Amino acid sequence: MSLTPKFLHDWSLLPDEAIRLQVELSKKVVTMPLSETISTIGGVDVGYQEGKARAAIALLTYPAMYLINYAVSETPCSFPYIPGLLSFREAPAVLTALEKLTELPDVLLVDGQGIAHPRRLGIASHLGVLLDIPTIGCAKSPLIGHYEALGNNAGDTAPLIYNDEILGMAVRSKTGCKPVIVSIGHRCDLTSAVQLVLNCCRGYRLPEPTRLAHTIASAKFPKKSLFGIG
DNA sequence: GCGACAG
DNA sequence: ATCTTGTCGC
Repeated sequence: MSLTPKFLHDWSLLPDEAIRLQVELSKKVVTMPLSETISTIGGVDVGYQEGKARAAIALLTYPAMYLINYAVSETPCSFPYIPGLLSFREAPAVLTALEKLTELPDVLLVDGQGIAHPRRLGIASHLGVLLDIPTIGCAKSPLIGHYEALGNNAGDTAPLIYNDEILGMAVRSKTGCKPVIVSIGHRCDLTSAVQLVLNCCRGYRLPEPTRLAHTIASAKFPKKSLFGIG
């Protein structure tokens, strides 16, 4: 399908220009409860091979977590990895992959930060604002902020604090494992975001959407038959 | 100036 | 992220 972004902008920017754009787009992030009628969710992740970025979108049913379909897109790495500017390196490939889907999922679960970001616009928020769809950030470690010790059981949480502000939640997605960092991407609130992430967990540290997207993005030969699709 | 720093 | 074997722990 052809995407119809609510906002369009160049991706080949200089770091300082990218930062200014983030400040502007962050003003468009909307906080609201997540819809109660979610039936599909898309996991987003990007892997690298030989100087190329491969974005993968895993489309699953919610809350069953059944893999329906997936799409991948490879693009040369143009922008370097700079903490705080990840979206300028990965988002272009993600958007191209999303275009290959027949329809957009009800919500996107992105491997990376939402508003738990220096300018409150991590890749999850960036994608959400551009497409104007609900998105949630679920990173494997924080970019900014800290959290106090939390319970060791799956489901335990601790707020991610940055200058007396709650930017996200450290969530124990699996007993005994390092917590994941959940934050608002766009059109959702922290409570519903955390709840949805936990509902997507199936015995692994990463929730199914992101876990499968990662497997697909880093597979040497992404073949649908290998994932029971097609 | 020094340390931290999503993927 | 990626390069990589064995190994510790639940």
